[in-house]
Parts: sequence; C-alpha cells; structure tokens
Amino acid sequence: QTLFLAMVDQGVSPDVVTYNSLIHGFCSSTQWEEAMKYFKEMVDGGILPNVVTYNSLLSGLCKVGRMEDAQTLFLAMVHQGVTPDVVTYTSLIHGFCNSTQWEEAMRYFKEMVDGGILPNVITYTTLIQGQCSVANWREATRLFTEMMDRQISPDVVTFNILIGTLCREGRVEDAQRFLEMIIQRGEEPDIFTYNTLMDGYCMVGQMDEAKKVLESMVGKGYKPDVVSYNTLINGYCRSKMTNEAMRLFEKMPGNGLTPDIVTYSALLTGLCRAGRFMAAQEILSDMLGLCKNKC
RNA sequence: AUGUUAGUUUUUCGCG
Repeated sequence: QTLFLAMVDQGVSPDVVTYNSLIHGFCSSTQWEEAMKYFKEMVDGGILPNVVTYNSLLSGLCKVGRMEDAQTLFLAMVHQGVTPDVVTYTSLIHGFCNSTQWEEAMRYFKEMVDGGILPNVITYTTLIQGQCSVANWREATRLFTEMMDRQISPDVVTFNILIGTLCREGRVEDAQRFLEMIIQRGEEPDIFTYNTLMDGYCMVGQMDEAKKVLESMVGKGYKPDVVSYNTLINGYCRSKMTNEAMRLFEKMPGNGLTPDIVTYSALLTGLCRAGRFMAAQEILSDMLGLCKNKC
C-alpha cells in the first residue's frame, strides 16, 4: 500500500496489473474490505477490471467458503462482459469442493467444458482432491483415468494427493506404487511426496519403511526438511520408540534444521505418554530457554 | 516488451 501510494505520488499511474497485484494481496490475506476498496477505486478511475481482477476476488471468496458471494461475483463478471477462463472455473470448483458441494462443482465443470474451455491439470487435480477428501476413491480414480484419456498429464501435485489419500486409508503399498509411477514417467517426486509417504508408513507403524523413505530421499539429493523430521519423530513416538525420536531430534541442528513448535509438541507428547517425564521436562526447559534468548 | 489470478504434505490440545 505504501509503495502504491509512493508510486502515485511520483506521478506513475497505476494500471490494471498494479491494481490486480494489490487486490490479490488483500484477497489472499482475507482483507476483503481493502480489496474491494481498490476494486472500486480502479473502476472509478476508469480502469476496467479484467479476468485476472475477477479471478483474484473470486478465489479469495472461494478460499473462505463464501460460495454464494462467489457465485454473485461470477454473474457480475459475466454481466460486465468479462469472459471467465479456466482459472475462474477452477477457483469455483475448488470452493465448492471444499464446502463439499460436489453437485455444484460438477455443474461448473460441465458448464466450463460445454463452453469450450478446456480443463487443465489443475482443474482435474482440484476435482480429484475434492473426491479424495470425502474418501470417494472410486470417483477419484475415474477422474484420474478421464484426465489421462484426455491427454492431460497428472503432475506431482496430482500424485501427491493420491498418495496422501491412500496413506490415510492405510494403503501404503498402493501409495508406494504411485511414487514408482512418478519416477517411471520420468518426473520428479518432490519433498511433499516423500513426506506424505513417510507419514503413511508412520501411521501403520512401519517405521523401518518410513526410515527407508528418508534414506532414499537423501540418496537422491533431497534435503529432508523440518516436516520430514517432525513426521518421523511423531511416528517413532507413536510406535513407542522414544529413543529413536530423541536421536532424530538431536540430529536436527546438525542438519541445519531448527525444531519448531510441532517438533516439540510431538516429542513432549510422546515422552509423556511413555512416562518419561524427566526427559520431557528437559526438552521443555531447553525449549523455554531458547524462547527466552530470542525475546 | 515485461509484471498480476486457481490445486498437494507433518504434531498436540480444544470446539463443532
């Protein structure tokens, strides 16, 4: 905002992209009034909002589940002669999926296809995730096949969602097969892929396999992050292997990682459950000590 | 010419 004002002060006139950037910023931090203020200001200034402007506002509404408002805005944009694009529809579909209004999501999907707008990998991935989040594996795989049939290549995000869903259902072996499919297709799994799969093995108590995933990611040159460690620490704690959890915790600083609130929370819970209150107390005072140093 | 928009992972506790 300050930069914006400075820019106006210097006599540089904002254009549609300037406004879009501001509006997007406010929308993604759910500062709705501010976003609308700039929207009005641009219209008053004679700058026509374009599809990006509307998409930013729309995705802001969709993210917080204000789907009635999103629909109203969608109609308004069409009314203003701005043609919705694949981003517009995908945002709406995402919003409806998140509020578990599957019928509406599919209605917009059809409308989009009928209107000659081609769904892309993000559209399909959004739909797949919508079905995965309500544990409708059949429909998820149907969509997965459909997208492949339409020559739309699933990407690593698509695979991560499928892997995460299988893991949550305890089907880690199947999840592992998807990881292999990514590699077979010549694509790169990312840190999300590995962390998700690791958590899958942790959830079924196969800590040896979880550890193998960590090792294979290191072997491929990926740096485990704080989430990787938290996942394994939590896994060891739940498998009552608190010594292993502690070992990992101690290795974090050496690997350039700072334990965060999640690390401490998992470890403290694990140690307390195991009745190791002395150890828990030590960890806690370490944490509080570090906290004081920073303040 | 260039810049702006949509999808994915980990912990505890509480509430619904």
